[in-house]
Amino acid sequence: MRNSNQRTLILEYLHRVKTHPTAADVYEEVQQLLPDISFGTVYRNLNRLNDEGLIQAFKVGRAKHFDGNADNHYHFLCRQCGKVEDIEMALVEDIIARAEDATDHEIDGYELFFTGVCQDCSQTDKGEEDGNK
Amino acid sequence: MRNSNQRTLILEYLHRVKTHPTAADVYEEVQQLLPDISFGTVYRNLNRLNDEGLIQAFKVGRAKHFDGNADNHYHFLCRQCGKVEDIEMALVEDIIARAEDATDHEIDGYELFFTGVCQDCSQTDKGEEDGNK
DNA sequence: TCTTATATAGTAATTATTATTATTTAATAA
DNA sequence: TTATTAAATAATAATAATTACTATATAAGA
Repeated sequence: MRNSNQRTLILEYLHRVKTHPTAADVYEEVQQLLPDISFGTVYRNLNRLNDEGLIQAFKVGRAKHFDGNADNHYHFLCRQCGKVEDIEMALVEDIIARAEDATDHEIDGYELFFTGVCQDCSQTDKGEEDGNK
Repeated sequence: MRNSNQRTLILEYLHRVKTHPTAADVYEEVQQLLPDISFGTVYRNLNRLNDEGLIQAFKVGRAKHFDGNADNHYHFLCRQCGKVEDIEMALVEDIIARAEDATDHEIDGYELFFTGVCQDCSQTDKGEEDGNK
């Protein structure tokens, strides 16, 4: 993998933020620094970085989201607003070993996604209910 | 939700198979029984059934896949051939409670996806290595 | 500095999914 | 059993996300 300014800026952006941007988000942001970067370049690099294990990717709703933190960690998805957040909790012990015991496949990773309603959304809901009283 | 022959056949198909078909797979299959069902109907019903909690849905690669088993269970995705399989193992205990302790959000579900190389693919790989000796 | 394989910008094409609309149908009540 | 009507359908158009293509530019080693 040869270096390019484009790829460097994309990776730096992902390292800088704690959100989980889509390709469109990354494009929009990096475009500020490099006005004539193209969408294809963003996609190509995101996929490349993911293949090389330097970042993570996952699908939510329609679009793929990217995470600059390549270490295994868990995510939370708000069913209401669609927001994705990291969950800072201890990894479940031995979970890969347990799964391997249950199958004949070679398992080397996993992805854990929690779903629910985030605090912002549940507060908004409460506020609206009160307002209707 | 009103009954329709289309929806019944879609749900029956999902209950019949242990695979995790995409909307296109479902369309192809149900079309055998109901030649002029339309793609839109398949999508609408799959999303509807998912909203009602009668089936599950998840994204893999580009497409959404559907699972006629609505009970929580874990999946395995082969990185090589893309196959998705159920993993029959005990659910991790208290995992939602543990996640809730780590955040301020209301968590009510989760999705656990294991990744690796399935037995078929790893055997094929081995076979090719031997052949190259 | 020269060479060359790799990356890029710009654009077109593809794929999965959703929206629209006129028509049909399931389920309820007369 | 038939009439009514809200919901579902087929057919089609539209959209959104992603990938493919190609001529040009560039990083990195000889």
